[in-house]
Amino acid sequence: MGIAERKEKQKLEIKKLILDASMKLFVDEGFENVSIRKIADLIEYSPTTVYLYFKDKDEILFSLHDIGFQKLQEHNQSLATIKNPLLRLHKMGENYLDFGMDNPEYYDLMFIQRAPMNALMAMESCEWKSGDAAINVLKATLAECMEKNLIEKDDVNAVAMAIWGMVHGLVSLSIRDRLEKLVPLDEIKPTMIKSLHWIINAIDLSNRPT
Amino acid sequence: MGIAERKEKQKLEIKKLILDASMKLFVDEGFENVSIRKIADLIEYSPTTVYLYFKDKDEILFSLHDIGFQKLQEHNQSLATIKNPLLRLHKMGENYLDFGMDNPEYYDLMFIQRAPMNALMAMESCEWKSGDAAINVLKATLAECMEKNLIEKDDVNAVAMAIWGMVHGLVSLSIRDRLEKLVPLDEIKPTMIKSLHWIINAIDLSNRPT
DNA sequence: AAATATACTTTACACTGTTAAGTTATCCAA
DNA sequence: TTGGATAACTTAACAGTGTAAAGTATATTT
Repeated sequence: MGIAERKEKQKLEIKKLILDASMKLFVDEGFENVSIRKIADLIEYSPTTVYLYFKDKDEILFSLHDIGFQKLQEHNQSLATIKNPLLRLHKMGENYLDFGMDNPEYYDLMFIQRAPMNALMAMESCEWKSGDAAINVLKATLAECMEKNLIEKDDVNAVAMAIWGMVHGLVSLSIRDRLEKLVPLDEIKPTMIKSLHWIINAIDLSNRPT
Repeated sequence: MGIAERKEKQKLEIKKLILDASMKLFVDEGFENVSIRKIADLIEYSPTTVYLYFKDKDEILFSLHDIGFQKLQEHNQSLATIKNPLLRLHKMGENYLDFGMDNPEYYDLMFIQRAPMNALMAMESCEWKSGDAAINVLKATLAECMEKNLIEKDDVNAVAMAIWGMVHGLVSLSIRDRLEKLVPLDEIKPTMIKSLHWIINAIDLSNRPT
């Protein structure tokens, strides 16, 4: 079985080659300029060879989206050490903003573009595991905050959506050039941090007069 | 001058014809299926005729984006009658969610797609007037809330971004098929309303024990 | 050594946005 | 009324896209 294994490994290597080339094009030339032909050019194969490793372009973008989630998770490793769940929530929000602003291409694939979701729909199991795992971390943190009476008890789903919605809203508006038109460039990130701070402050029960 | 005027009017009529056809295609067949050729087919002109009325495809999408803002504004007319600014803020949020969920194609053009902003960048004045006007209504309402001590005084810009971010986040996640994967379809809208309710509640000072 | 399977390429199709050149119809002055 | 200019529109074409079918080597197995 050693030989079949080696072949499998080679296959994965070429897959990685394709993904790396795609991401490079994405970052260097923007989404609309990523084409199968350019990817093929970059890895020095013919365009159709790409189709021996990925069903279609959407599947490539789905793989990249998954890699994005891995990177976000790595980015969040440090959170585990924070004991106070509300503080952890705050830091999680800051991390999310950082990640999105520092990796707009990954973020786009993870949360904005349709292509990865189309690929997902074409798969046997249509579950969005990456997204589900990410949101569950947020929900768990919120539940812990409520348990410890750090924030008011409420529907965790609704609160999670509110908070995720807010940070996603900020990042996606920025990535798609909406904030740039309304806020000076150097104030965008600080204002985001301020917005997050504001909302954390608003829900922090310890902040209220007793 | 009557003749030149009539010509101008005709020109506007064909422009409207193009925009209507584009929007119809957009709604019926989805964004990726709107092509100049299909638009031309629908209005029974040759593809290149479209270019006599619009510089390029981006400019068509920009015009549609502007129409979307008009529709949002109309949708918000009713708000003027609400005296209490916090109540008005709440209703404004609900209106926003409604508008986005009921008109996903317009919403996409207004706040998600790159094309309209690219067209904007290509224009002499690069100001995003539509977006600016919309956000200013939100800011004014927040300022009024703070004046009347209905919510805590703070940086209006940051608070406005937080609230806009939240509702935009929810709508855009839904439009781009992220919520559909995590929340049962029939619970999406109610949960959004709940999220909005939650945040309004969290900032409402009258809700706090004195 | 012959047969088969693997890896890859060539060619082709049906699209896309957009430009340049060509055509027809309209209008206006002589 | 006729001739020339102008406006409105179309045809043809370019360079690109995703992708499928068929062809061609190379490597592996019998």
